[in-house]
Amino acid sequence: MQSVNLKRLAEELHLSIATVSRALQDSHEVSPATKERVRALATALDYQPNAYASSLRRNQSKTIGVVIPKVTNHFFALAINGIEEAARQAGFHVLIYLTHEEYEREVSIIQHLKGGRVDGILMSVASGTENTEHLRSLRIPVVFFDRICPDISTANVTTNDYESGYQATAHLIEAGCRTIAHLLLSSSLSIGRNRQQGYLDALVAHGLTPSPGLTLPGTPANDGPAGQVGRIRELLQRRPDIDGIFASVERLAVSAYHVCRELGRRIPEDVKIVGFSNLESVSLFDPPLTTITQPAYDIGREAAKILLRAVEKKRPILPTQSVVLASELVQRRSTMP
Amino acid sequence: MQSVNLKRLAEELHLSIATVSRALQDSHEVSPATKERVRALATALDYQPNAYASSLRRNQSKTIGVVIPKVTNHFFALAINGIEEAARQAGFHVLIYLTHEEYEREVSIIQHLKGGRVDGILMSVASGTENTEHLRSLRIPVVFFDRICPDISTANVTTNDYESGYQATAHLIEAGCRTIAHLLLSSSLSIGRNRQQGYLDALVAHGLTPSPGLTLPGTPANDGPAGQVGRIRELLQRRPDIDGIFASVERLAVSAYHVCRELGRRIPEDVKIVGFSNLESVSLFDPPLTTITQPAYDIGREAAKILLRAVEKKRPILPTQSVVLASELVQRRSTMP
DNA sequence: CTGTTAGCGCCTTCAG
DNA sequence: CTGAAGGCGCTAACAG
Repeated sequence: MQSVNLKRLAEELHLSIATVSRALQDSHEVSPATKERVRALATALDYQPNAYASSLRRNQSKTIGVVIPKVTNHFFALAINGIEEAARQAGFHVLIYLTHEEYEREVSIIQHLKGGRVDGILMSVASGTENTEHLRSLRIPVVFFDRICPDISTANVTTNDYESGYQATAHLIEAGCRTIAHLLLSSSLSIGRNRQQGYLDALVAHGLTPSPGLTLPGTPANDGPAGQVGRIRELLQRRPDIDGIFASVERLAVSAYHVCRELGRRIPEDVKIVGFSNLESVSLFDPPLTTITQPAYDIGREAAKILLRAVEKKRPILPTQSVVLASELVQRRSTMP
Repeated sequence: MQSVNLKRLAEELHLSIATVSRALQDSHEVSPATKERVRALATALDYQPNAYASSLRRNQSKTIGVVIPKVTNHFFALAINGIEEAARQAGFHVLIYLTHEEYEREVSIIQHLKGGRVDGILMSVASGTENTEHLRSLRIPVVFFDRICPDISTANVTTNDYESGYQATAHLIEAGCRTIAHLLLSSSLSIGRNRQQGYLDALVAHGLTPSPGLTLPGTPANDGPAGQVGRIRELLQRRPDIDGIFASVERLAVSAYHVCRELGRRIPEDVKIVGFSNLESVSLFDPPLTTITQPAYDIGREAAKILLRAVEKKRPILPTQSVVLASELVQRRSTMP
């Protein structure tokens, strides 16, 4: 090994390793003159402390793990952006893991993470996750964002899913819709359940009767876009009276939009659609949908901040630190020719 | 520390640490019976080897670093997806760093990475990067993807930028355009230069004269979307004879599309647009643009594979391993009403 | 203010 | 086949 380490610096400076180490950490028990000498040589030799040695010694890695279903989803991409920003400011590093919505991968990832590679975990659970045993035995802090895990007592950062579902549905009713479908991502996810409840309550509050047949339940694991589109088409053909659609997920909103057009139903004249969306291009696309935009960047940043605070102070996370950030309902008109 | 480590296992089994270590690595110099006993207890106690200790000892971290400008860009999101897949298959972990197109951040990130935290680096340089000194002194393998760094002799994974630029321009000329603008991301990036050259050569080959005024040079660092739109508007107003636009970047293609509509120019009747795109939703959006789609996932995966091969064999990377993957030109018709 | 010492948890010779 | 010993690079006591 010819890399520069403390030993090398110490030898060249005729100092002890300990003194060099302290000088580089700006300890107050090293003379300014020595500090200067050490720093000068360190920069001259382009010294970089070995991260693994100090992690091993200090028993903390200055690294957090981010476990999400996928990164090719603008919500998660924005969230990572916020996470990375908060981590960088705190001098932390970010390891990324994708579950692809598969329970097995999630378990295996969490298992790996128990090796002390990270000081804390930020997570959005996979849609296939029902059993939470793998998360229970974690000895490092976890913060859930967006898709939380109600079984685990920790901080969560979410959007106002219930209220958004209610708002979206009320919006459709007030726009004159009477038969409103709900396209759900997954009924096992917290966000799905909450949005569904908001949808149901809004119907009842406005004197409409919820019908189970109008809620398209979540996709079975990795059904794929084709399957989703097929099921939406089937629903719209079975219920030609549908005049409003609340889509819990962006992809479903856009799919519904295309299926409607394919079936010759005009939007928004025949069918009105409200959907969640974080895709930047929707504002460019400008489809005649009303969108609910989640503050994805802030969710990521806030979740990271909470986690980092806990990690730095080596304190467990209080469930009371949970934060709910509000989504924004934006009504769009098509500006298409 | 009450965590389970080799010492703990050794004590409970009345074996030495060395034997336990060997057993867990399936060494052929441990009796099958002992191996079984060790493995049983290891799984019973949920033993996970400390990643930092073994990294320190083995002098490799089983981690690669990914340094990219941003993650909120479908191209990079897809690339990360491919990278993560290749890394996972090889048992590697993925650290992510975002430069936000800023040179200073890129330097600081690379500096951090010299601490041995990663075994190799995958990188797409920031648009602001001109000086490559920080990359020169790296002692670990690097593979560039998409936005390469010609000064550094290593493997690169790119798309056929020159050919794409040529093809796109030729496509417009063959569709009848005579005054074709080129909206460039950055003339200091390899991809920008190559696409620009393809654009110029296609014009000349078809008997048209390139005019410097028709190429909108790259944005000054972080100009922001507003500035971009303003400069596109200014260009289109100054040159009302423009009847074709080749956009080097997706965002610019969509911006151009909207500016044209704002100025009352019909697409594709008055102005035809060809643009790079990896945004999934463009296929949903279905705008009347012709798009060039890059195999982003494959680029990421291929780059990661090359890097991992070098890292695992502890061999330097041969520049000859570079790979060029082909983009696909897809012509779209608007299906809007 | 500086040096000596003792590990963090793991792997790898070298002995038996 | 198994055990003992040393050290990866760094930090944190404890001495002087």
